[in-house]
Amino acid sequence: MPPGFYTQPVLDLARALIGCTLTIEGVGGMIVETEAYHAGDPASHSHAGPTSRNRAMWGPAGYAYIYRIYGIHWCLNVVGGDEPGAAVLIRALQPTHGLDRMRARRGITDERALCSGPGKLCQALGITGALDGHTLAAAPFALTPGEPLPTVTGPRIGISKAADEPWRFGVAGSRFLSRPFPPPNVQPA
DNA sequence: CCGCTGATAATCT
DNA sequence: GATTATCAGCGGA
Repeated sequence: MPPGFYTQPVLDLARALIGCTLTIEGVGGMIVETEAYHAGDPASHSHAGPTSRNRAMWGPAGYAYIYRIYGIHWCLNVVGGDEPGAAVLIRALQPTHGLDRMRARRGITDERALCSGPGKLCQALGITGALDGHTLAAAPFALTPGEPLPTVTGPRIGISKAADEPWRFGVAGSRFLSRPFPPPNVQPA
């Protein structure tokens, strides 16, 4: 990724990650949906300061913060932003690499459902807590830039605090989102 | 298409 | 002891 990419303000980073391609051991796709979280944000895991779980959020930008949610699923974040304790949740991918591998891990064949949610994409890519705190700049991860795309914004999903903040970003009109965005709010690339 | 519900356990208070 | 950045399956329109 370009110099300074991960240390731009976290809202800019969340939007900049849209269209980039993320793979793990060659399996993955184009990022089509993200959400931003930061230390001053009541909905963020980092809001109450460093803990054993959110340790990676206070570490260097460009690393992974991975946690388990509801005791069942894994969620992947890209640590970054211009101040400590911020990260971008990767919510959905458009599958492009290793479709067969994803189908085997997910136990389904529907391409649209392989990575259309934060827990789904971690299952499809084989992401677990073993990769928490790992850099995104080296194997098994690969994160590469993409073409700028028109984006949409809206409130984040599944939270109860700061629920009105429009800190969710997505590719306009994508069929691979975890859920549709409230219309109409397309923004140019 | 939409909304509801149970599963399931780490984390934090 | 309550909460949780979720998902699959179900039933109904």
